Amino acid sequence: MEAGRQRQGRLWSNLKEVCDLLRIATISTVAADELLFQHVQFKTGQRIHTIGQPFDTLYIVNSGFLKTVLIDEFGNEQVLSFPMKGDMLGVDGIHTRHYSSEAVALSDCDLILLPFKKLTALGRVHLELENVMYGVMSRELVREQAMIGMLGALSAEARVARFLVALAERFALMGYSSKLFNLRMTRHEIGSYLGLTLETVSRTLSAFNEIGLITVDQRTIGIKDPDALKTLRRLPPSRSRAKQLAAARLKADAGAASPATATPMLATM
Amino acid sequence: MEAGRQRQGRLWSNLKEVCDLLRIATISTVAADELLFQHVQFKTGQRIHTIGQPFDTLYIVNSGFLKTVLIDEFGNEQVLSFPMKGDMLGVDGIHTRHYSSEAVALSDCDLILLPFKKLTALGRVHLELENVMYGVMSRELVREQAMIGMLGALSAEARVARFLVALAERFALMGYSSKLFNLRMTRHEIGSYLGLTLETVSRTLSAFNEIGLITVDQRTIGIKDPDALKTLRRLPPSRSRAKQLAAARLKADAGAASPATATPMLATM
DNA sequence: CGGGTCTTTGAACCACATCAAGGTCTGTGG
DNA sequence: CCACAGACCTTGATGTGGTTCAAAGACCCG
Repeated sequence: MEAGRQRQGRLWSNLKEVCDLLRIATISTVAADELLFQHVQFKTGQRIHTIGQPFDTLYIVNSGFLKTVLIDEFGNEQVLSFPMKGDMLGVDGIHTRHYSSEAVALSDCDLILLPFKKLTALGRVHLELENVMYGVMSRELVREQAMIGMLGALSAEARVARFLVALAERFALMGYSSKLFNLRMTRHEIGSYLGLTLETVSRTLSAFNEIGLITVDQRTIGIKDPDALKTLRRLPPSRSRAKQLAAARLKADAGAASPATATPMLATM
Repeated sequence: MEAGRQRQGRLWSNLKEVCDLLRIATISTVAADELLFQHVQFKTGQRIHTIGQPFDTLYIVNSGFLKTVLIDEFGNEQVLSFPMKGDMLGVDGIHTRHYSSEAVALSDCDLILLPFKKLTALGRVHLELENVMYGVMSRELVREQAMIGMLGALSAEARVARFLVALAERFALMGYSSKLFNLRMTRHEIGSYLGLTLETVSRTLSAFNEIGLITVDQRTIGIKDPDALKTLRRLPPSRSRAKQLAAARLKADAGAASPATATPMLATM
């Protein structure tokens, strides 16, 4: 079931397996096993990397659950993500060459090591690697943008609802049940992730339970009405600003830029 | 002053100029002007790209101010960022090959086009380009992480304070005054960006003004006490969880993973 | 079993949103 | 040049969603 082969008593994966794991299209057929990536195991509670630590490797989650956190000046954790199978870790370290977040295993984990030096060196030989990296980083960026939108605009209930839906979809992707699963994180961690307190998370779950949207038994969640959860929205839909928006657009697009050769896509919507 | 040269009545920039603009180290000395990137101008209010539009080019801001937004099902805008000189636009489109956000010019702008196809093709010739891209994308990711941390953990005052400080620092980087500058965005846009209402933004600015931290006159902001702004925090620093944190760490690191050849950095902090 | 961590639920509070009204600036056309 | 419209900003009054504080039940692991 698990990708990889034994060598020196360790698991290793080839490029194809890595790309499959990342759910990113592999364009080419690289001669399979001449380049292999090492696996490493971490136990629950262990830290994969810490803030400020010199960056030199990226990680891909092969199995297990983790959290990444920021830590403020008082030692308070801010959860940024809950990486699981197929997610990449450590990308935030590329820019400054120091990790800017901390990654902690929430369960026993199997990670694939991608030494960054090796990876860039490989770029010269296997050009499609470049696109794989762009794709993964872009995906992560989009995810974070959605997160910002959620934190900036949604009510507590909507956040919890979407969190559950997103989790369910991830579990489905991994081949697990999307109707019944166990949370690997505490209410406190969920709250931190969603910008809420643990009490609010707990109360919201209880409320969903009472309405019949889900069942809750400690960390076991049953999804009863995924559609209702998906469409749960912020309380006041904010009276329509559509009219003035449309007007502003027409006005703005009236005068137009006209580039020389290739006219850039000035969307008229 | 502005980078670039005329050709066909248009501005073009070479790779070195692009890297300088991005504030990313250029490793190598590429024969300068054999590869050039075209500039395009946009007027205030114009959209550079819209959500869902097919992705094919990245943009670098050479001058001017913009906003990027997400738009929800009711047409409400959620501001994601305020790109300015040296920032890259459109990275969110790489993953799905469709832009996932909308970019709008808040002032007249001069942007440099980076057709993505051309860029990846270039990667084969100019390998350092790869690292430039990784660096820029990683930087953007870190910025968004900080944003998530801010939205998840800080009070309204702290958010506004940090917003002003960040703006001041950006202006300083661009060679403008960091003590006195004009906001290019409305209170509504700031509020959306910070997850607040325009009224709260307005009130908070007024409050800072009264305390003497800043001066406010419509969109003209004077920074009086940058240090106070920088250290303004959320109201209850949340009673120290440092003790249990430390304990948990010791416990977690007790058992350790031991990879085969290269031992991965298991930080003991 | 017993201590620690996690979770639930209640009651009170308050930071921020909402609703509302008036003021300011800008561009436009008479 | 002035008047007017529309967008933006400020400030006050009021309401409430979510936090804070508190206490007790459930689970886990040695």
